[in-house]
Amino acid sequence: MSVTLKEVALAAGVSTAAVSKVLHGRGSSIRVSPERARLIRETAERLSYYPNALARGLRGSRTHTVGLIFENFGDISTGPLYLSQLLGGVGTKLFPNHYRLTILPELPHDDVLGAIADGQIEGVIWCKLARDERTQQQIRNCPIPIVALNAGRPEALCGPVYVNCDNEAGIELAVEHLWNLGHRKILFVNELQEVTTPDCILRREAFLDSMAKRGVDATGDTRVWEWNLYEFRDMWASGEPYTAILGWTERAASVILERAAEMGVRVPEDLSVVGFDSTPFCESTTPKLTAVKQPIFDMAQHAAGVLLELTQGQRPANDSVIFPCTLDVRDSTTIPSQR
Amino acid sequence: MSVTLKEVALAAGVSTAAVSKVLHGRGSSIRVSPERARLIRETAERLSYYPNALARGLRGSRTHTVGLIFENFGDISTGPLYLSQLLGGVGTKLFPNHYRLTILPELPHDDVLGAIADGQIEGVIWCKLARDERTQQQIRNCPIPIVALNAGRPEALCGPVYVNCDNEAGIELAVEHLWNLGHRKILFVNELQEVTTPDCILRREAFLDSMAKRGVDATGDTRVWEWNLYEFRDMWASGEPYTAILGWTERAASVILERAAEMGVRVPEDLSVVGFDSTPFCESTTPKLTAVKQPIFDMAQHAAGVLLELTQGQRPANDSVIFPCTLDVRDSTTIPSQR
DNA sequence: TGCGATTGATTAATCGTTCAATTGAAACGG
DNA sequence: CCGTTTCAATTGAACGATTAATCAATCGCA
Repeated sequence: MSVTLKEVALAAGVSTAAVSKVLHGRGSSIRVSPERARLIRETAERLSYYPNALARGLRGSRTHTVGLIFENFGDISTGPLYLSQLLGGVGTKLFPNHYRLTILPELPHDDVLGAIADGQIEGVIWCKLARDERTQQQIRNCPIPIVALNAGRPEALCGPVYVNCDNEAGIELAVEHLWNLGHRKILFVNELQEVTTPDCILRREAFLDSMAKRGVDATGDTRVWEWNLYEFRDMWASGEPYTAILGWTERAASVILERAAEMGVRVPEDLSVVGFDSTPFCESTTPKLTAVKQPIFDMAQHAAGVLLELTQGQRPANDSVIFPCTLDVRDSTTIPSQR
Repeated sequence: MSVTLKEVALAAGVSTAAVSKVLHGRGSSIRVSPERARLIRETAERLSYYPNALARGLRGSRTHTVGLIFENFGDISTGPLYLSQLLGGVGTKLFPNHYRLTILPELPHDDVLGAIADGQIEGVIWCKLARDERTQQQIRNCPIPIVALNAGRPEALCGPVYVNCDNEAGIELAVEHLWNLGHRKILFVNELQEVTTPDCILRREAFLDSMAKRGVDATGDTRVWEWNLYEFRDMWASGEPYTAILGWTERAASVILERAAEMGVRVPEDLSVVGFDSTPFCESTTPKLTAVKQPIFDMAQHAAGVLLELTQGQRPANDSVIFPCTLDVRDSTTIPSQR
């Protein structure tokens, strides 16, 4: 089907080694006469020869590809802007360096290493990398470098390079904002189902710490939320005097806005709401959502840069990096009122 | 570094052929006794062996990877929601079939074929595929199937399968909407610089046709817009009696909104604005943007499905598919007023 | 018993490159 | 004139898998 090196060599009447050297040889050891080199180049052009990356990769050179693991990739609810900013950041680093990005399909946990270690990718950016023992096991056996993005606190284990935002400081900003407005009874809303995503665990703990710092034991004030109207209605109807809700993502917070609207609960008059990961989407909610902002574009760009260094065999200058968060105050928060 | 088939064979005391057959053999020709098979499987597990995809691909089996060409990938201004919906659609088709998606870096036009034909990908989804002679040449030489997405009208050439929305009908919807409101002098805004993107050309022509159908020669009423304030100011100040602007993308229209705001031009009172490609972003502009909607998620999903069929060597049931458009009327259009 | 068919397993060629080792010839120095 | 160096070019062994071809042993059956 495709034209091979051998065919070019045959057509030009030279050895395959000569063709290989001329077309891809490292500068130093080119032992081919100029006229021969020209002939080879012309023949390759004429036959429209393109080198087979699989063969080159197999022989030991690079594949110029890095992988991306991103759970629930197709699920727009993850936050489409989060994803495109992440991809944009990764891309601006990879593409100018002639690297491609492969998005790995979601796999049963046992098969992940098989997909990573199959020789196709030189390294992997692993988003929301879990901390369970089985995953840790796989990471230890992984033959290529891993950069963990948005995967909790770095010091919990050695191995991958971690890139994240300062979740604790971000949550503290949100709590401080609410506290200063006068809120004392605040509900923290986790992800759906079990709480297993590292950043969700981290933000939850940070919330408890921030409240404890202010003398409040908020242990009972976190919820695994099922995103349905009944949960919200029960919570609201039970008369628990929450005046503010802090969602672990922008999406979590925006669903709360929807539920509140359905229940006729006014935001921010009756209830203040804060999200995490401020994107332009927060501008389009009603009311506009106050949210913590993490610099995901920069984080992703940095992660890609570190990964490239690692694939070159360099130890990166600084191991793991934590980016600062800021708070974008919009219209979903105000001083609490008595119900 | 990684464990190879050979090492597994050695450790188990069998031939490499036996290992290969047991671990990956097609159901029919497995000629290995059960106890041996078990031994082999156990050994592979114990040594944590993972097959090398490069070697397998080289030998002739599939790479289970398809490529995506998307110009200006890192440029968020392309419309981040357009991109994530596209990726979501492609992903939902590919991933359940255990295919991966590789995003190819932007390349000088001459090198594109080299990247496509290097054996790493089985097929490619080429967004905004250009129609110039050089690109056509490359396509003819391409050894793997191509599906063109958002790349103009199918019948212009044979070869790739085309997936697109009905640009003409979409533009007609927009023009009809404006016309019915009473607008007669409408400006169409193309992309930056030269007009080369196939869909932009198509939409421009559709605009001229829709106007001509209503007895208006709009030949002079299209602009290559440089997105700067001066252009808009000049247009506005020159007293050209445009009462409505139709942008070739959602982004083009939203920039017009920004310029209008900077100039103190009121939308929609002084000027009606319509965009193409209605996304949730259109909800966050001020005022909310009226726009034509193309079902990009479905289009992308279909494109991926067709590509998978093509890589299996099947001729897809229907060659090229055109998806219908709808119009999302929001707050940026109203009846024209006299200035 | 003898012969073909079947089963279980191995050998070796192959995919398209790269590159260390090798060859052959020309140039050079004494 | 011969041994050594330099240069140009080739040979052939990997890389890690797949698989057609081959082989040896066993089985079935007339």
